[in-house]
Order: sequence, then structure tokens, then C-alpha cells
Amino acid sequence: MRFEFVPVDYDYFDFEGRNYVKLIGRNGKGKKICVVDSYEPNFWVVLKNGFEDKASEVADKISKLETEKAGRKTTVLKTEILGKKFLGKKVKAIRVFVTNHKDAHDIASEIGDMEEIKSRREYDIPLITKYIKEKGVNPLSWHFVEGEVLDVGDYGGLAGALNIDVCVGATKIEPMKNKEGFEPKILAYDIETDSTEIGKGDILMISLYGEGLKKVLTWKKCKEKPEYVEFWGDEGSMIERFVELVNEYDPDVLTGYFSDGFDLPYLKAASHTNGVKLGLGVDGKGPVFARGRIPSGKISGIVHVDLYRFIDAVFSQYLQSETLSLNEVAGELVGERKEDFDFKRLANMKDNDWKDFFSYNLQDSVVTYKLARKIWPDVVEFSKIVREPLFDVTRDRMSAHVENYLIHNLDNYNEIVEKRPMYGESEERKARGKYEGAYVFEPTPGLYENLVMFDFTSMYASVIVTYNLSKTTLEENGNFSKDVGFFPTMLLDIIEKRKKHKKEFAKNPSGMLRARSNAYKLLANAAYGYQGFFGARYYCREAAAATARFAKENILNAIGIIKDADYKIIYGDTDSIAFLQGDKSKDEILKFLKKINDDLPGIMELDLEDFYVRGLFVSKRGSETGAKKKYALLDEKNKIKIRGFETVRRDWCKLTRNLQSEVLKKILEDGNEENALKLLKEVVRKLNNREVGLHDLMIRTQLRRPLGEYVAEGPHVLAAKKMVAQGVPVNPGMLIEYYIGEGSSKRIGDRVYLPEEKSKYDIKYYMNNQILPAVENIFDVFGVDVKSVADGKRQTSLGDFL
DNA sequence: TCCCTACCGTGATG
DNA sequence: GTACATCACGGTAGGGA
Repeated sequence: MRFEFVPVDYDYFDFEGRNYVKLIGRNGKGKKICVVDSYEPNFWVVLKNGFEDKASEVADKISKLETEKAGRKTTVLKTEILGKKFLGKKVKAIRVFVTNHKDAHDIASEIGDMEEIKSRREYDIPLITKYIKEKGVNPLSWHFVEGEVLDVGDYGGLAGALNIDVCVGATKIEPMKNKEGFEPKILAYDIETDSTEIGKGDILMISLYGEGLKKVLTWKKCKEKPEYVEFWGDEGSMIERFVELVNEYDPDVLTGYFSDGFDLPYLKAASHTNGVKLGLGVDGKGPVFARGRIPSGKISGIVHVDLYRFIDAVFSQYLQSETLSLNEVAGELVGERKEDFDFKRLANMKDNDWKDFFSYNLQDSVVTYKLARKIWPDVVEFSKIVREPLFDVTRDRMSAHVENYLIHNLDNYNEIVEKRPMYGESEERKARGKYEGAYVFEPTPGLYENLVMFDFTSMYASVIVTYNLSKTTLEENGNFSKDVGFFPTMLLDIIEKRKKHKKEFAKNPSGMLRARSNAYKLLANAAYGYQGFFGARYYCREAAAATARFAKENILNAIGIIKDADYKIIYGDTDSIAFLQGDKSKDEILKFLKKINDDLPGIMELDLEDFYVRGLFVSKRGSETGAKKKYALLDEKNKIKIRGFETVRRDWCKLTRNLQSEVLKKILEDGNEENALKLLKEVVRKLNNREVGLHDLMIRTQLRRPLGEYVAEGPHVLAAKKMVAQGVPVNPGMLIEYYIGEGSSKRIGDRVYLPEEKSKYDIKYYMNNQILPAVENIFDVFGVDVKSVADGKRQTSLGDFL
């Protein structure tokens, strides 16, 4: 038979000592299909220079090797001798095919350090990655599959064990040229429990939301139940019903928010205690958790996607959200906030409380579902571009994405893939210390009018391409060769693709094109960090350091040119330069920009970022020197851009942040400090009269390590300890919220109060440590001393004397 | 007890 | 364990007077 097929989930299994790949996806009619494909595991042996003529001799020796492990015998099936490239150099290499991928490492070890052999490679690449790379069966792309329907007994009963209509043994899989697009069946879920510690409490309810499915399952009764609620006798039968509903819905993707770290492990623990099966997978089995910082919950035949992880690793840089809570992220991305539920009500639930809780639980799944739909184009594009399955692509960090992109594209350069660093190697790399980074211009504090901002487009990526900076182009003398390497070449390709898709998007906007252009942009931006990352296969500290160095050289040059043209430089950071427009017209500025570009090396490109009406730069606290990375700009559309100020820092209280942002706004709009001063006075008055609500005084700081590991105990650590004492579990990553109350202790941390603790806020603290420091340097630009304003003393302003 | 400073820790910029 | 360096700043902790 021959049919259209899109692979969604990849897995592999052993049969009679050999590896097979199990693809699960949909056919053209939307039916879930399992396709079994063969795979010949292999790795490479690279011969030393001068030993090329020994190739067949070495290959013969290798052919006779075999290993036995866990009752599995792996032998060398065949060898091929080929001219390849390794680290950019021509080499003679032997491709060694073995019976089982898991043993490739052992066979490679047995080959050992023969004098003819330089390196053994690609045995450390995951089987699925190798399979996709070698057979070109790309995720979420349409293929024609030819093959035979499997009998129940084939491959040790594989087909019979799977809850899938059709299992096919493939004889041929080829990409379809003209078919694009695939709408997955997504199902979102969420659980509510009475303890946040996994396995400690009960699951009170489970919600599911998808197309045509809207349910809350619970064993907690209430008289008047909403139509979407189903009551079950106990936790165990509720879980069994959940499994049943998932199986009936037959999703491609089961998604939750922080479900790797909470919902799925909780369900697993609860099903265990209740003695019921959590048979979510098409194999009837429960989720399997892979170890890691956060375990990854894998379900056979259904891609379990924890949206939080993808957002955290890839998407968060686009977000304004200060935390990655479902509430905040959904609020920003789908304009829908979760319903509120006060968990303190849990202690004493009445009928109506349960109704609210059900609704809250359902809303979590609804919001998760909408969020999944919203970022789906981005997930898909990443998966297609880096050619890794959904499961991995939604969990990998940026360095892994860059690396996977490299691995899957190295065949274009006939390159054998470099190995991962060994443990000791990573340590050595880390120990090599820091190198000099970006250049930052020290601004002179002041309020400026009519500013121009230039910036280099994708500066670090452009530098890597222009100067050919990479591991394989680094010469022994420390310079980088003129012969262009695969890393810069690939990066150039990424940059060009990004440009192309950005243009296409501008012409014909679609979620897919936006996502595609974004994905390329992210990959380009991450390429620099990748080369400096200790865990990278193509780590090259020299290349990373040179990237920063050449970038610095370029921005300094550009600053020089702009200065020489008699413009006054106001600020610059890494790849951007702000200067005064002076008496020049916008046209003249643009012509000037073009002229600068004509002389830039390689693909370096300086761009107009924007024109600004006003810009404010302040001094560092307690000093005359200008503060870097702190400024506020007003553009011609009256939009304000604030960088670095307390306003944008989440560890300052709302009162401070709101006041400061309003002060900046007023000053930028008015061009003077007069009205801004009134705002300050009003806040000072309210604070002194205790008219400020505690909610505006909460300080939020993230706990970033276990409590025991702190050398210095800051207020947030002491607040966290207080929480523990009150029986609230805390863990790294949590945002600790507290306010400062009155008290005799000098140490501020001794006066922290948790939100629900009633106390009098410390007026002095909020005045001297929050409000005044945040506006002091701003008013200082106008010669106004905020301390005396706060004291209600005379207002001194330079203006008074002029 | 006050004052100074080094260091710790967080969160920002690009 | 999970891209890089640069920067601002509050707060603690400890020494010296």
C-alpha cells in the first residue's frame, strides 16, 4: 500500500538484536498510523593523515569486532571506506555499521587507539537524530509511505500491543513536494491537588479541554454541579476516566503547563497509590520520565508537551511577562487571564466554593489549550528547521537547537559530526575563564532632544560570518583562515533565510511565516553563545572571544565615523549608537547611514533603529558618572522606551515602579521636571499618611537556590525561611513576596513580613530605600534635591536661580 | 555602636 | 548543566574605631 503520512512522534525498539524506528503520525485522512522503518546504526572511524592506504586493512580488523552486553550480541555488519571531511579537513574515513546503536559506543571503544586511527565519531548522537539525518524522514512534513500492513504477531507482537488501527512496515518513505501544513489534535489538561508536593496529597480534580471536549472530573461532590463536571467515586476511578477520555479523544499532542514538573508526575504517583493504570500511551503504558533538571514525561504515541518549557527556553525573550506563570503568559499572549481562586478557601469548602474551583480548573485547561494554539506555529517551525521531533524541540534549550541544526545540515559539507565534550573537558572549558565582552559607552547624564539611534543588524552573527570565526577555521597561529568554514557558511544561510522570510511575511503576513522568520532569527542570535558554551560540540572560546572583539572594533569605528561627522554621541551598547540629530534633516541622516554602510566589512550592516524626540540619561547612584544600561526614550509616536530603570525591575515594589515610570513619562513629554515633581510629592504625602495599600509595597525576589546554600541572607531568604516555618514549602525558582514593616532591628531582613501577615509598613524604609533612590538621580538631572522635597523643605532647582 | 567596604545576590541590557 | 559578558544596586557581614 501507498499513503500520505506525517510523522509526529518518533521512537525506536529492538527486535532480534536490531534497531527499528517506530513513527507515529497521521495519514492523509487524519487516521493515526504507526509506521515501522528499518535503520542501520553506524558510526565513523577517521584515519590519521598518512595512513589513508591502510584503510581496507583497518576496516578488515574492525569487521571482526563484536561485543556482548545484557545478553545482546552486537557485531559489525559492514564497513565502507569514504573520503569525508572532519573539522573542515579532508580525511579518509570508515563508516562502521553495527547491529545495535546502543552498542556502537562499545564497539568504538574496542577499536580503541589503533595507531592508524585519529578519531571515532557519531556514536554519541541519539538514534532518532541519526535516523532523521540519514533517512530524511523529517518531523511534521508530509511523506509518501509504501509498505505492508503488519500482522499482529510481527516484530514480537508490536502491532497487537498498540492501540492503533493500522501499523505498517515501510519499504519506502519519500518526502512529498507539494503538501504542507498539518493541524494536530491538541488536548490540554490540568489537575488541582490539596498539596503541592508530588505524591503527598490527593488529586481533587482533572480538567480536559480540546475540540468538542470540555470536562472536569472530580470525586468531590457538590449539590449543584455545572454540566461539564463528572463525579466519580474516588480518586482512582477519576484517574481511570481521565485515561479513558484521553484515549477516546486520540490526540497527537497532550499539553499542560509545567506538566513535566507537576501534573504528569502527580498523576503517576496518584495512580500508583490507587493501584490503577495510567495507560495514556498507545502501547497502553504510562508515562516514562527521563532524568534531567526537570524530568521529561514521555507518553508513547502521544507527544506530551509542557508549554512552560518551550516558553522558558525559546519564547520568553519575546515576552514582557515578569514571571512565566500561566496566568501572566496567557494574559499577554492570548489576552485571557485565569480565573482567580483563593486557595485558602480549600481548608473549609462550601458548595459554591467547589463550583468556583471546578470552573477555575477548567479555565486552566482552556487557557493552556489557547496558548498551545497560539504558539503552535513557532513550535512547528522550530521542529521543521532543526529537524528534531516535537518532544525534544519543546524541551531543548537554544544551544541544543543550534547544535541540532548543525548536525542535520553537516551532510551538505560532507562533514563527520564532532563528539560531545567528555565530562573533564567541560570542566576544563569552564576553567578557562571569561574573555572581554561588549563595549558600552558612558553617557553624560542629561535630558536630550532629537536623538537618532543606529544599530547593527544581528551584529554577533554578522561578525562570525564576516570574519569566518569558528572552531574549524581557527589556525594554529591564533588567526582565522580565509577559507570559509561550514559554521560561518551555515550561519550566513540562516541570516539570509531570516531576511527572506521576514520580507515574505511583510508582504503576506501569516503566523507560519512570522514563526519561521523568528526561528531563524533566534538561531542566528544563539550562534555566538553556542560557540562560547562549554557543552558545545563545536565549542571555540577563541571564536567567541574574537566575535566580541571584532564587534567592539566595529562599533568603535562607527562611533568614530559619526563623531567625525560632527554629531554628538550620547550612548551606545554592544551594537547600538545613539547621537544627536543636530541641525541635520532625516534625509541627510539616512544618506549618512548609507555612506557608513558602503565602507563596512563583509555582511556587517548598520541600520536606522529609530528617531527619538527626547531621551533621559542619569548618573550612577551616589556618583557623578553616567549610568550605563539605564535610559528612557520618547519616540515620535509618543511611545516611551524604558531600559534598566527600577521601573522595569521586578524586585522593586509597585509604588516605586509606578511612580518612577510616571515621572519619566512626564519629564519626557514635558521636557522639564515640574509636573513630575508634583507626582513625587503626592506619593510622599500618601506614604506618610499610610494611604498606600500593602499590595503596592510588596517586594518580589526570586529564590534562586536551596535555602541552605546562601552565604548572605538577604530579605528574600529570610522571608522564605519564614514561609517554611509556617509550613509553606519553598523551592528554587519561586518568587518570594514580602514587605518591610516597622521594627527595631537594623537588619532589614529581620523586618520582613509575608503578604498575609498584618503589620504596619515602615514609612522610613519605603521613603529612603525605595521611593527616593528611584527618583533621586532623575531629578538630579534638573538640579532638584528630592530629599528636601520629601522633607517638605524648600524646593531647590537650578531654575530658581536663573 | 557607628562607619566603611568587600562581597553576595538579583535582575537588568544587548 | 543546558548561549555569552557587562552593568547597577541593595543588602549583609565583618573589621576597625
